Amino acid sequence: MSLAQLNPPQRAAIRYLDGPLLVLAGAGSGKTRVITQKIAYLIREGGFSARNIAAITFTNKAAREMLERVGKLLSADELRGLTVSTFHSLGLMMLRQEAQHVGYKPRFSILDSADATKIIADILHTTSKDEIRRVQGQISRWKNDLVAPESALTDSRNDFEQACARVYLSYQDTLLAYQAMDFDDLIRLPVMLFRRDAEALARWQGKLRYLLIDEYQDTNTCQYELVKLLSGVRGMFTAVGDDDQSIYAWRGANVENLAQLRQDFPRLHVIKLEQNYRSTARILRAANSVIANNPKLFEKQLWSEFGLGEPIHVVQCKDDASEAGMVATRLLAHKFENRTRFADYAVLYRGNHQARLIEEALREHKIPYAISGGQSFFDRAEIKDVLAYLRLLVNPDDDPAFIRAVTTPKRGIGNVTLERLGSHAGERHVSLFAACREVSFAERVPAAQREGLAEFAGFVERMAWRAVREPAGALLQEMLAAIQYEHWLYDSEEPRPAETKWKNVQDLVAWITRKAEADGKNLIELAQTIALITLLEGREGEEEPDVVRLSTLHASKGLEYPHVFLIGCEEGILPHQESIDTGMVEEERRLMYVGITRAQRSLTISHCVKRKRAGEWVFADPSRFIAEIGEDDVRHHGKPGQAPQMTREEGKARLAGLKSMLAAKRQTPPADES
DNA sequence: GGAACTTTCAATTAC
DNA sequence: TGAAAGTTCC
Repeated sequence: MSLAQLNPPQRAAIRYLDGPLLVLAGAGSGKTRVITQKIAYLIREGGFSARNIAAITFTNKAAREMLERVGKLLSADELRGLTVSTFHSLGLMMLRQEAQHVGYKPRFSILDSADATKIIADILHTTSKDEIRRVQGQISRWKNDLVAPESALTDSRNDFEQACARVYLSYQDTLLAYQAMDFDDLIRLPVMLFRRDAEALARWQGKLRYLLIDEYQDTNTCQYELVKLLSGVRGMFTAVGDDDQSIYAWRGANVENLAQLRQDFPRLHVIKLEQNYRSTARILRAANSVIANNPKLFEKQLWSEFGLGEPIHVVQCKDDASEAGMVATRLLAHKFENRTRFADYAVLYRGNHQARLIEEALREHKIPYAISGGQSFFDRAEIKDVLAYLRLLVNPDDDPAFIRAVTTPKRGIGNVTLERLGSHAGERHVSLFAACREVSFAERVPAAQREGLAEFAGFVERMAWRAVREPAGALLQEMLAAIQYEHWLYDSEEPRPAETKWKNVQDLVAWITRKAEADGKNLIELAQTIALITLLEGREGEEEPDVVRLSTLHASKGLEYPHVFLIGCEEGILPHQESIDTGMVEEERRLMYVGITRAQRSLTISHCVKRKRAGEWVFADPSRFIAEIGEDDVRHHGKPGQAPQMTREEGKARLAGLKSMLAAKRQTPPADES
C-alpha cells in the first residue's frame, strides 16, 4: 500500500496520530478512502492491533462497504478483530457483555420501531397515528438527549411534555418487563453504564483504543457522549464529517457536535478535504449554488479537476405516472446512446412510496432494478412472523413476539384467551409466556385453549434448548415445517402472493444458514443481531448485478452513480411540506445537496405539475431548489411553451371548487330528500 | 375463535 | 387508491 496516490491533506489526515482529529470532508472528497487507508496505517505503521480499533458508520451498508475496502488493503490476519459497525451494533456488542450491569439478562430482545409504536399506542389508548407518532418522537428525542423518564417528568414545560413523560415512564417499565430494548437504548444504556461504572468504562477504553467515526455531522448527543467516554482524556479518534450533509436532525442529530468538538477537545486538529474526485464541474457548481443559500458552519470551497460536463437537465412532467415513464424512456435512450450499463443509473427520491410508480414503469420497460436502503424486507409480514419465533427462542419474556408467534399460524388462541392471559400476567407481574405455564391460569381457560398454549410453550422451550446445540439452518427449516408455515401461507393467501411470501422466508432461511456457517454462530446468537440488519447481504465476493438503483435520498448518502435521476422535486415533497411548516427548509436543502452530489457525470431533475395522492389530484410548484441552481447550468425539457401556469391555476380552481362542494355535501343533513 | 365483509384513514426520512 | 382496523356472522 502506498499513500502516494493521495493528495496532501488526505495524507496528513491518515498520518496524524497525535490526538483528536476532525476531518472536514466535502462531498466526493475521498473520505471513505481516508478512513480505510487510516485503518491500514494504524495497523501497519501506528502499532495498533486491529482488535483495538473501531470504525463507526451510520448504516450497515456503509459498514459493509468499508470492511470490504479495508479487506483489499490488509490481509485477513491483520484484519482479525477489527470492529467496523454502526453505533447501534457497537452498542449491542457492548450490551451483550454488560447486560447484567444495566438491569437486563444477557438474552434481551431488540424491538423495532413498529413494536415500540404498538406499546405506545397501548399506553395511550389511542388509534390516532399522528398522536402516537408525536409521543414516540418526543420519547426518542429525550432518549437521544440522555434525559431519563424521571427528569422528563419533573422538567416538563407544558401539558404535552407532561403527558409524554408519563408515557415514557410506563414505556420503559414495559420494555424492562419484556426484557427488551429499543434502538435508542442500544446506545443510551452503554452511556449510562459508563457514566456510573468506572470499571466497565475502563474495560471498553482498553479494548477500543482508536475510534474512527464516519458521517460525524449525523451524531446525536447520546452518540457523541459515547465517543467522548470511550476516547477519554487521550482523545484518540478521527471524526470525519461535512456539515452540509447533515440530514438527520429529525432523529436527534446535532450538527453543532462538529463545533462542539473544538470546545471539548482543545487539542483538536482540523484538516479540510476540498478537492472533489467525483463530479463534473457543472454538477459541483449546481450543488454549491444550492447550498450557498444555507448559513455556513465551516467555510469550505469544493473544487474539481474534471471538465464542465453537460448541463443539469430539468424535466417538467404532467403527473407522477408520466414522470415514471419519462425516467424509464430517457434512461433507455441514454443507455443506448452512451453504451452504459444499467448499474450506472440511480433514481433518487424523497419518500419510499415514490419508488412504487418508478418500479412499475421500469418493469414495463423491462429494466432491471434493485431498491436499496429499504428495510422493507424485514417489514414484510412473513419475515416478521418468522423473526417473532426467533425472538421468542432468545427471550421468552418478549411479549410482542409471543403474541405474534402464538397467533401465527392460527392455533385456536384468539383475543379472548390472550386477554385472559394478559390480565393474569399483569396480576402476577410475569410475562405472557411465564403466565401460560402457571397452574392458576390454566384453571381459568377451556381445555382446548389450555392445551394449545401448553403445547406452544413446550414447543418453544424444546426449540430454544436445541437452538444452542444444533446447526441454525436445519433447525430453522424444521421449525417452519413443525408450524406448517408454508401450508398456512397457501391456505390464507391467494397462490401468487403466498408463493412470493414463501420465497422471502426461504431467502431469510438461506441467509441465516449461510451466516451461521460463515461465522460459526448458532440460531440464538444470530437472532440477537438480526433486528439491526436492514438489508440482506449479498454473498461475499460476488459482484454487483447490473441493475438500476432506486433509493431514498437519505439512503443514498455516501454513494455515487454516473447518472442520477432526482425525481419529485416539488414544493411539498422536496422540501417536504412538514419541513416548510416547521421552518426546517435548511435541512431539506442539504438533502437536495446530497442528491445533486451523488451524480458523477449527468443529473436529471424532474418535477410534476400534478400528482395523485391518496386518490386525489394534488398540484405543486417546482421546488425552490431548482431555481437556486444557476440558470446557465440548466437545460429545461418537457413542454415549456405550453404555459403550465394556466393548467395549474385551472386545476387549483377546479380542485377548490370540488372541495367546497364536498364540504357542503358533508354539512347537509342526509335526511332531506324531497 | 376466526374468516369474510365494511369502514376508515393516511405517506417523510432510519438504526 | 390501498392498507389496516372494526364489525358481523358462522
